Amino acid sequence: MTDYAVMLATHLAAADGAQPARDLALQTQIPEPTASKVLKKLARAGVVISQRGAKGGYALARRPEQVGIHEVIEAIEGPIAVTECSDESTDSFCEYETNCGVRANWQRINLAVQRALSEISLADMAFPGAAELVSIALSGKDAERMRSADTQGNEVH
Amino acid sequence: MTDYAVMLATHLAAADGAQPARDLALQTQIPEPTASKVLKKLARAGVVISQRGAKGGYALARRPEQVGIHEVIEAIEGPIAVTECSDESTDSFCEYETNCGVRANWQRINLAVQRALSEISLADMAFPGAAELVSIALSGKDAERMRSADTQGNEVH
DNA sequence: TCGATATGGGACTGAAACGGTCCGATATAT
DNA sequence: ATATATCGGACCGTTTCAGTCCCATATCGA
Repeated sequence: MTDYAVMLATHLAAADGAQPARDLALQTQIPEPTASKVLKKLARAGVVISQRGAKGGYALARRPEQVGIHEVIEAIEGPIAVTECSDESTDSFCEYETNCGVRANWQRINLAVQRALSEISLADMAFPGAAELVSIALSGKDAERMRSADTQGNEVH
Repeated sequence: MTDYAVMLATHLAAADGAQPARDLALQTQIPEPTASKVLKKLARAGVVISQRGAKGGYALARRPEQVGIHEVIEAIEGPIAVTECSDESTDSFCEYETNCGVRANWQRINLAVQRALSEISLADMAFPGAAELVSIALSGKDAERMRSADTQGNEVH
């Protein structure tokens, strides 16, 4: 799952050199075959590089601060964009009724999510202490409470 | 699916008063029972209010600009947060190895996504013309190209 | 050169979730 | 009070997804 990918990538970011899939699986307590599968996808997406053979393993393709979280997520789930209404053929109903601009707005939603995700790199995940980022004090646990404060203008970045 | 919810909510935002599920289904070309199902979830989540009986139907619970997209999405998919590693029991491995702060960082990811989604209201979806929002010219179709431009500081909202 | 080790790709299985359909309960209008 | 039209929840087929296993390939060390 995507969670696994983030965990593995984070551990990989904290590690020095290449790490075998087995070690990473142990560290993250992820079932070994599943971890391997996830790492393969990450490798195919270019997030990590693989070294086959003895003393092989996986290593981050770039420096941790150069790898955005969205890359990890997209490596697993494919493109983050979820356009459904835009099919060039079924947009007929969009015209006669309140010419809903869902298509362009979906794009905007996806873009907003992508931008939010791009703000966070693997370095931020692996070394949270070095975060010069968000000033929002994540005091407790409920992110629900946060939702009521989203009208304020504090920016993430 | 979530797309349906967004469409229905958007059409509802553009409509005046309460709309029967059947009419909304016709307008959006969504199978009627499915549309009804989606509307039920939206009603339970408090996004829309339901009026039973003859001449009943669904209406937006608040004004379109007061309803964030994330509410619609969460109404269908449940909480947007996806914390998996935080189980109070399995966080042992997080300590001995590079005390990974995945938990807090996942919260930050979720928060970032929520904030990004909160920036967009149903009013923005229903009346895209009134958008004083993004200056990004969504020229074509590929949101892929956009990803390379996310380092710029232009804000959504 | 040979063997040990570790990734890569694919096929297979089981389960959870999704889309979709149905009928019962309830409220409104006549 | 009755009829009508709606919401509400339970049910089912299908599909996707997480997870597992096997074999081919590539590299390092003896």
